[in-house]
Amino acid sequence: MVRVLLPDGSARELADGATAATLAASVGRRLARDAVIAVSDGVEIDLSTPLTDGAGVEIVTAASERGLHTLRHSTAHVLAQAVLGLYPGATFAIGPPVADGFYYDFELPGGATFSDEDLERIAERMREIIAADQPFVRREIDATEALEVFAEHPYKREIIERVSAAGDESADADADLATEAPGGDVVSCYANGDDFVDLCLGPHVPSTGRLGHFALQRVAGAYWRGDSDRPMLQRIYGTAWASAADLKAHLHRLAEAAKRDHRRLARQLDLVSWPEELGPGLAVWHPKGALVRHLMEDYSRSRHVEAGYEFVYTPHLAKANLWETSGHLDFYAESMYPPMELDGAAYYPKPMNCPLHVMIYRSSQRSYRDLPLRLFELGAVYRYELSGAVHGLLRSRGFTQDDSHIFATPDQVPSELASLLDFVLSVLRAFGFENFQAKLSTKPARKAVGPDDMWDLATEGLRAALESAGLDYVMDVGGGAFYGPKIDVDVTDAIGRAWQLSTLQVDFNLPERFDLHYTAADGRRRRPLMIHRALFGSVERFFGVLLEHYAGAFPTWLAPVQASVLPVAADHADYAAHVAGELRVAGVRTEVAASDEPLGRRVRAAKLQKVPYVLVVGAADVAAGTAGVNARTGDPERGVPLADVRARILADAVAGR
RNA sequence: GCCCGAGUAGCUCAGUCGGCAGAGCGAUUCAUUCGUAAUGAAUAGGUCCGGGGUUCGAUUCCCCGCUCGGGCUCCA
Repeated sequence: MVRVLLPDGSARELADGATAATLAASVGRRLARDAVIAVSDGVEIDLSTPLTDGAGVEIVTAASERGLHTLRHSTAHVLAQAVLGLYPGATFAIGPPVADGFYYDFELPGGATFSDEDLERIAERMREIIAADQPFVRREIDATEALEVFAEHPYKREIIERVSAAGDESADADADLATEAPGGDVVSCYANGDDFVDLCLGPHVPSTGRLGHFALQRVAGAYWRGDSDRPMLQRIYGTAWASAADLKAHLHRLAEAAKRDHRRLARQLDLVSWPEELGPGLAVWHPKGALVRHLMEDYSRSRHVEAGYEFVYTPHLAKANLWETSGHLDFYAESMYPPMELDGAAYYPKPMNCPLHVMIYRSSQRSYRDLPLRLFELGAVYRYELSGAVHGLLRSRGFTQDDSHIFATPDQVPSELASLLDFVLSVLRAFGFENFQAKLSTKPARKAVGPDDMWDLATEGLRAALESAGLDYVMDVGGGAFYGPKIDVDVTDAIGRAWQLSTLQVDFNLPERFDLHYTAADGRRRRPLMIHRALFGSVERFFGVLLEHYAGAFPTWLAPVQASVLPVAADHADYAAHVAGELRVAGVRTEVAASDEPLGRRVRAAKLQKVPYVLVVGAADVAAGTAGVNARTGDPERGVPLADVRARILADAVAGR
């Protein structure tokens, strides 16, 4: 007899040898049908696993995240089975579930690659495997035997060797391998069909027949173990869902997200374009885009003034000497544009503003009374991004940082960090972002300067700031800049995507390299610390993120055109001009759409341009001094007095921020 | 930089198994004067990304390059 506890607190007794599947069946037919895996005392198990007496057991269906995860993981196995069956000599690496789907990495003989036609063929074979309803059979074998089983598969052998050498700690150290093997001398495998076995931690769905609502999406190159020094594998991405309806809904969401693409919206709304003549990652700003950008920058400036920043300007170029002293030529050279040689000196376009701000600090003697000194610049920087990384406004080779450098005494750093983080979040909220996720990045393993105790001190200061702000954060071990640890703030946009925007970095390196000091209260010379802080991150990128966040419908205070006045017929043109004039005097950005086209068409055009207020004026309005108001949200209204129209738009224009 | 894919009118995209280049939207002109998401007609608009090759003939096939998209790496 086996006794298990169910999530509702009840207990259930089953015959000896009962499996999770037995349990599901005893609870109900429907659960037995929908069950994917089970969780026993917190550990995921196959349905075929015998239950342990006294365990707390939960049956998992594909309705839960955990169940879907399993479904995707199992689908990845079927993908691998199909590929290995169709392409003799192919080998496989890892194939984990990821958000909304899964991937699997392969290597084809002779460095061959997959094409889109291959994907169709592979999907076809996958459907055959699924139709055959092959059971997933788990087997645990020792590492030596596993090396024989996977004799033809070097990447699998590498995984087995790594996990058996590293023991149980490997699961933490190699998160990407965690779905493959648990560590230790015994590894688990899952076989399905006669000829397919994969190294895998499991668990899996009971049989391939449980799968089916999947789509193979694309093929991409991916470096083995994410390392650009290792071979590039062929990665196939797919998505998988519990039902055909879920799959369809997901594909629909992807299509909707594509409609928000800032590159598409920028063209449709006449904001920004990327002339091929200029080169990759280089945009031109049209009048409406430039206006929105101007409004963003103006708002940023006014907030910075309030917060005690001082504004500076620095040139786009500086001599090699500066970048040698700063360490950029040692640690950052591959991202820098090549120098221009002039008068026997090499001038580099700046990839960062910091060394130039240091020059301002160093221009005079500093006292502790001057600190913290907060310098701010909208500084254009140029970075040589890899051509494959460039992406519209979100990743470009020339961009403008809203960059500030705070020079502070070591004592001031903790409180300065805390107030900086508050300031950053407050400004982000003003632009309509509500959800934040922070990341605390520590010392990089390879390229880093400065002693460990300084890194520890600075990292703790950042951690304290996060905790005092009450912000959720994750650790990114080794993700820091070469000169110090950092906090990056991600915002979540209207459709749930995360964007990295703000960054807060402690720097003990530049003050050292440039030999900065200040006179302390006791008259001694001390070394200040620097804090690097970008809020938008990049003005261009922030604009792109805002554009996608709002799907082009900027809040009224940022909308390039806030009101469009539409005379019903030519007779009302003078009145329309009068209304527009009144609004403009009041500070509302207003256009008039003349009556050559039918009214409905002009309304549609204004709506497509996401104008917040469409104002329709006809004979009744001329007589009464009113306008029809068709706001972006809500139903059209008639006969609103002009003074009310103006007041409403003005109120809306300040409400958002 | 690496892997896969794409580049045809201002935009979105058809098309040509190698033989005079197509649509819708947009633009322009004319007519229409209309009360809330597409009025009608006409006209203009193309180095089919660039360069080379194969061919009687290349937008189409081949090679090289450029740009863009999706990934990897990197990152604001």
